[in-house]
Amino acid sequence: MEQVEKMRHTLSHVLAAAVQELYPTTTFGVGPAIEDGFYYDIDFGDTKVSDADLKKIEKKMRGIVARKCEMAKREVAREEALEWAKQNGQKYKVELIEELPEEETITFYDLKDPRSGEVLFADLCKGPHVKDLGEVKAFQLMRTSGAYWRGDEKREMLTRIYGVAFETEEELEAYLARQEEAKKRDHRKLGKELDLFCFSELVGAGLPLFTPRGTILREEMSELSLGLRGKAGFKKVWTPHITKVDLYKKSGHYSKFGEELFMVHSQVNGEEFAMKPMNCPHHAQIFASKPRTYREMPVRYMEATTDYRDEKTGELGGLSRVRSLTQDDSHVFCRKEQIKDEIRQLVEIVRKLYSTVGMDKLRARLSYRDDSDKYLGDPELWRMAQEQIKQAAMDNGLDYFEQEGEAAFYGPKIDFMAEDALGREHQVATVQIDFVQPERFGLEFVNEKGEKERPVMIHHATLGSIERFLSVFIEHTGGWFPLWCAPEMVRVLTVNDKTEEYVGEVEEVLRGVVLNEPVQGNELRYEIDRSDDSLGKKIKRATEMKIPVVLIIGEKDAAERVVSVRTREGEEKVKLDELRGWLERKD
RNA sequence: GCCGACUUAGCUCAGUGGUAGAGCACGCCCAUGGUAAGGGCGGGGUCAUGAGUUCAAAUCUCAUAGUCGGCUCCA
Repeated sequence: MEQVEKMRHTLSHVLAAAVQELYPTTTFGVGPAIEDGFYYDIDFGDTKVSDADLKKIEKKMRGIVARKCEMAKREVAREEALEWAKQNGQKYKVELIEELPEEETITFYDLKDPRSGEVLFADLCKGPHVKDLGEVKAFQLMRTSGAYWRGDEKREMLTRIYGVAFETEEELEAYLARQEEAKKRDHRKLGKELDLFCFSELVGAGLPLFTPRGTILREEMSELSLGLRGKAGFKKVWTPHITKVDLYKKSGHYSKFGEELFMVHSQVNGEEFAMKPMNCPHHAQIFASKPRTYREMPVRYMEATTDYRDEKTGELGGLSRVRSLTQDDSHVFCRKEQIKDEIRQLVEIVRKLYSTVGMDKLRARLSYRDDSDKYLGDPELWRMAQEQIKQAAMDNGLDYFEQEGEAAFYGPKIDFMAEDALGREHQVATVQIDFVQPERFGLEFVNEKGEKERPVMIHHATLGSIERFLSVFIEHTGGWFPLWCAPEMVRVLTVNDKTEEYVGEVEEVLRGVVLNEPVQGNELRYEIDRSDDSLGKKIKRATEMKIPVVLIIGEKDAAERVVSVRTREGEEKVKLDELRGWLERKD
């Protein structure tokens, strides 16, 4: 274990020691080191502990660190350990000790003051730790939160105290600066500032409303995704937003996700409908609508459509997790032998899209099943599908890692994780192999021998959910969108009202601009700010709105037949005759 | 859903039991102004909603809704 991890782990003991001193009646859960820091889960009983209390806990911790306490390891017999835990009312520790395998040596770590010999905190722990607190460097408590004991929502809710720790003050400062930067780029903040989307209490939590600007952004993304898939042979389909629940009973979704369905009740005949939470069963019904031959395989459908999921309220947040989510969803119905080529094609689409939006760093998570019973279908088919996914990952040179227990209930997945400008990874696109739904819906086609054959379904979403994608994209760009998808690509600022005729000529040029990449036939979206505010103020406003190209027109420009072009890179004069070409080349 | 915090003008936020504030934005007027805020005047709030305590509530209590940080979940 690395030194910094040991230090973080030791700090969780220091945290516990401080808490024990300040709140003597607490019960302790577990306190591990995590990325960037540490936490301890603590049961404070009826005492409420919140972020406001962190200061005094941290102060106490610093006091303990200053005493240069040592971390003394000792082996303890099982009975003795149990006795200690029971006597101290540490029920969580009792549970942990009881679950330790018989053969395991039980160790404790004592946080001990070397001068007085006083033990500040003794804890069941297998270590390792730093030798003494002289090795503890930069740390800070960050926040409190609730956390279920053992991650089980049916068990007690403990209070988790999070801290961060680094080997140098500089690293800690850098970490805090990164947090600040992330806060500035928060898509919820930018969504408001750039006038992209909003929420209304009257509409409801997790139901975003998109403004004209935000709608442009959504649709550019959707068009990009549809365009790429269209070129790859996907046909656009349309499906209704409500359906009889029978569809999901048959597909297998109902038993797993029934609770999260929004129900719609017919007042005419009492029939129960559900808002659709996903689209695969619908697409399967289109495939099943007529006899199919091997000659038309693979059949590829795509749709950008909104699904509705009744997520638990506490899980909602900005655009990252909503109750109305739009998927750029597609389904391939193909033969087993075609899986390989289809996946290759989908991987290309994913790569193309993410390089277009400036997120080239992609990792693939191969999401397999585990041995729990939450999966449907023949385990042998699962094994085959997982093998194919791994083969596809290798064949396509994906930077991949494997993870059990992450599969969908109907099949394994390749989940793509994109890295953003701050180095954070976000799950975005997905490719999933499904033998279950074709079986459950009895899908088939006639093969060369005139026999019925069962197709395989490949689920794919390139953006994933457009809302979640936008949350990632907004934070990745910090709101500085590339020209092609910027809601307002160009803003013209007038210096005064004496150049109206020339502004008209400039506008004529802007109207003629056609941007061809990456979305076909895009017209230039521009606004003209003729308000009688000062030029400085207009520039400030345009900059705050993160307009990629700002054209400034005053009497000097008119006289020279140029425009002053201001972008993030700097400012230049462009001749009116060359403006169209300049804009069409700009990305 | 669970734990904790929060909700005051369009936005960002002051305001700890005694008649609701600032900056920006908005409107009007003046200024025709050249690279991130020109000047003046003005309008705007059932202090999230509902109930309670109190002579008196933005302020204290409870409930509801919403937001945020986590936990759990994520087809």
